[in-house]
Amino acid sequence: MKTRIPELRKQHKLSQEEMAMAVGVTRQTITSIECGKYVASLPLAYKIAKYFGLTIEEVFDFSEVEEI
Amino acid sequence: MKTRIPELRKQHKLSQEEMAMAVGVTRQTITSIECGKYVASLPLAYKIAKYFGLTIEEVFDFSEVEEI
DNA sequence: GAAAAATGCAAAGCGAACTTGACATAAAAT
DNA sequence: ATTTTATGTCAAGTTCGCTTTGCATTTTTC
Repeated sequence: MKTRIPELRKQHKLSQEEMAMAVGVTRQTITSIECGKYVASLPLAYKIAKYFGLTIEEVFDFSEVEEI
Repeated sequence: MKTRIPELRKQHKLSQEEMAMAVGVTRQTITSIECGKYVASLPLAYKIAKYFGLTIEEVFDFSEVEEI
């Protein structure tokens, strides 16, 4: 799943490690999410969005989630 | 995690099974999420919110997610 | 150009999300 | 009252989110 995380991190001049600590996961988790290796859990998605003062929908790209 | 799913289902007069099929999971998944047995994945949370024309934040209660 | 910081990637392990199938009870309909 | 529909729950299995550790490569800084 695509996300705006790399873009938002760069805007805020944050490394993956700083951000990972801020939201309570390891750096590898952030790397894996940024590289599309897997999709964040709902609570983590919330923490990341909140960290940037955005909504989940503003950070994560759901355009490829099967439409109902 | 608390959700407004039971309330929204009742407003729309939907059974767990109808809703489960609509969002592409089994009835047990909806039951388990409603009963707090586990937390929906991010894509499923999105599908459920979209199904009711709401945002994820409007359907799921993040008040107990550890604040940053 | 060398040192330091940041990122990518791999493997093994644990617990969580979801499935299938099946049973029990509760609520609604006729 | 009996049938049907809706909900809760249990167990076993698969896949996925996340961790830990560790190494390789890229980017930054001095």
